[in-house]
Order: sequence, then structure tokens, then C-alpha cells
Amino acid sequence: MPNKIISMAVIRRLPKYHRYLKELLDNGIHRISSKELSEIIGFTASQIRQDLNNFGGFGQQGYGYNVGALYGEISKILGLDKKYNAILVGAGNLGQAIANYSGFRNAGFEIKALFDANPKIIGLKINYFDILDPEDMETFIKENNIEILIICIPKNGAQVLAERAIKAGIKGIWNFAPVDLKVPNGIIVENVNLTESLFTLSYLMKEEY
Amino acid sequence: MPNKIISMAVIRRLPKYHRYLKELLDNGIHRISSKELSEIIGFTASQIRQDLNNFGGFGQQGYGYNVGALYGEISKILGLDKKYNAILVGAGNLGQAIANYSGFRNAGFEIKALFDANPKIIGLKINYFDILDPEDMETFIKENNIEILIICIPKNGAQVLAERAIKAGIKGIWNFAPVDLKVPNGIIVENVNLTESLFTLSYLMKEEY
DNA sequence: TAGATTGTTAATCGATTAACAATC
DNA sequence: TAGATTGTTAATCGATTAACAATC
Repeated sequence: MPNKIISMAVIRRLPKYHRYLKELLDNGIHRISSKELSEIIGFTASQIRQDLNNFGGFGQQGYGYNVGALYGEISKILGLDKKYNAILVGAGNLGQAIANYSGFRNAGFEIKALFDANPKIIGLKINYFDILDPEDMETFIKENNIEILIICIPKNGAQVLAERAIKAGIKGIWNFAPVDLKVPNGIIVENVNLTESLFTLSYLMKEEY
Repeated sequence: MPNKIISMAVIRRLPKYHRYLKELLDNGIHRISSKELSEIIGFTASQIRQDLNNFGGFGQQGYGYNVGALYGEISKILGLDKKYNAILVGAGNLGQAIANYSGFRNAGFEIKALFDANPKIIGLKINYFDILDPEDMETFIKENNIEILIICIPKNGAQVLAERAIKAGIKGIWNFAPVDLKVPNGIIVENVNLTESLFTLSYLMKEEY
């Protein structure tokens, strides 16, 4: 199929549908109309129908959407029906926080090892994760089918690290370093920039609303 | 001044200008045109001029922009010319990672205390932060002029926590709990939803680009 | 002055909302 | 069947890009 191009605006709403549908399911709600969903998720009913119809006609006229079925569809759309192997580089506070968050593993993202340049912790096990030497990263990526690199080191080493991991075969980067990585076509980078987020809060607090 | 309304699209670009201008300054570059900046930041020159002109005419025809002056202007626009007192609730892995990130303090955001419901750590000091009892949060907010609440607890307690803190006087919430908080007008919420970010990466990796 | 580059208006593009025929 | 609600087209709104006069 000649994949229709989906705008980033739509893509960034998908995880929110996923989250709210899960909540509905947990609350035993099995059927919902775009109008009802709009009231709890905060998008317009029209936008919800437009968004979903980018991917297929999941609803039924006169009825609405089956919550479980729609949840399943969106899970598939998000690629959550497969497993991903990941490694995390930079086992500091933030790196360990992310590694230990069980939600990611439950969603199919398995962190296979942590890497850290600090010789004092290389070889240790922290919360069931082996801490390995970054020198050995490429070999590990190749031998363990690692698709995702999670970058939790300061900004200075991030670009070089990314390049090494890409050369070794990873396809996606979840980047917590405050730097815009330059990567070849086909490599996906998703940034989490905490400073940018905090500064946005600061801007909005300054305005007199 | 009857504040012109700035779109979120523009607002979310501001921290990026701030970051790149800082980098230019650090590299000893004191003058830049919108065209040159566009090449390093990845926005069009036209967009850069439009964005900046929402806030003032910071450039000079025939010359471009003075990097230091523009950096100062954007710092002010972001509200970084003042200090903010914050508290963080939920001193787990993620909470401690955020509390210990020195960049925030350097930018004027001071975390005055951590709060955690775990009786085993209440009263302790972790990395210079007092761990306090959440029971005492309201009093602490009032006595220490706390403006920002950082939420690092699981989603279930987040809404109630936010309401208590708002009643006690906080104005902004930096929310790491995967839930959309309902807050009164005038209270600012900035969400960091790691799961949504990871799922976006997953979606993009699934597509054959 | 001549050249460069901004500030700003106008044109275009894309995303959201509205409307309604199709249909369950 | 009648009522409800989708899927989808058309209209609107907003954001980005292009163009150029103003001006340093």
C-alpha cells in the first residue's frame, strides 16, 4: 500500500488516544462515540473522526466505536504489537530512572543493558541491568539485535555516540541529551528535552492570562 | 500593553532559539543573519524573522542580529530573568534525577525541597535536598513562596496533589505523571509524558521511510 | 553610496472544523 | 423503520513561506 503521509500533528495525538482508550477499557466501557470521546480527551469529535480515518474506518454508523477493537487498532498503528530491544547509554540518575520504569518493558520495549563510561560501575549489576563498557557497544548491538538507542549522557558525546550506534545497526534513537542529532535518512530520532519543556512552562507563567 | 497572542507553535520554538544562540555565543559568534541561523537551527529564515518580530524588532537591516542582545531578549521573553521556587513531589528515580540536574538551578529554578510519602525516607537528606512529608506540603508552599510544583508520582495521586498545591498558591505545574490534569484558569501545566514520546518513536520506526 | 538584510504584507499551504449524505 | 453516528467532502482558520519595500 502506498502509505498515505500522516502529519506529525496526528501522530502526536495517537498515544493520547491509546492512553484514554486503555482507561475506558479499564473502566469497563466497551462502546464510545466520537462525541463522548471528545468530551473526555479534549479534541473535537470531528478531529477524532478525521484522525482515525487516516488509518481505517474503525467505527460503525449509528453505534460509534468499539473501545477494545479501537484500542487494538491504535496499538498496532503505534507499532506496539512487536517487541523492541534497546540499550541505554549513560547510567546516571536519569538513565536509571528510565531503565527502571516498568511501563516501557510492559509495552514491549526491553532494555538489554546499560552502558556507562564510569569505570567504577562497569561490570556491576544495578537493578538487574548489567553496566557495560561503552567500548563494547557496537558488538553488543550486533549480537543482541538492538534496534533502539536511548541516550542519557550529556550533550557533548551524544552525536558521536549516535553515529557509532547507527553504524552498528540501530534504527531509532530516544534522545535525552539537549542537542539536535544529525542522522542519515531512515534513522528515527525522538527527542525529550527537559530544559525546553521547563522554559515553555516559564514562558507561560510569565504571561498574564 | 495589550499582549498579542502568540501561538504555541512559536512558543515551543523559543527555547530552541535560546539554546542555539547560547551555543553561538559560546563559540564567540556575535552577529548572525536569519539566513545563517536558519542553516544551523533548521527553521526557514522567513520563519525566524516572523517568530522574532512577534516580540520586537531585534535585528538591523543590512546587518542581521546581535547574538548576545538577541539571547538576552529571548531569555527575558522566556521569563528567565527571574527566579522561581519549586518543590518536587515523588522522590523516586525520576524525581531525584530531575532534582539533581544542575541545569535547572542555573537557569533560575530552585527546588526548595522534595516530598515523598515513603516514611522510610521522610526526614532524610538526599543530595542536599530535605525529604519532607507530603502532609506538610501546603504549609511549605505558603512559607517558602513556592510557585512551581513538579509532579513525579504515579498517575493516581496526581490530580488530588495538584489541587492541594493550587489551593496553597502554586501557579505552575511541571507534570511527569501520565495524566491530563484539570486545573483552573490561570494555572499553567506543562506535561512531560515519556510514554507518549516513546510511542511516537515506535510509530515512526514502524513506517517504511 | 551600494549591498545586505530586516520587518512586514501578501500568497500559499496545511490543519482543523463544519456539514451532511451514507449507513448501521 | 427511525434515530444515531460515522466517513468524508467542503469551508474555515491558522501557520508557514515568499516577496519586497524600508533602511541600516
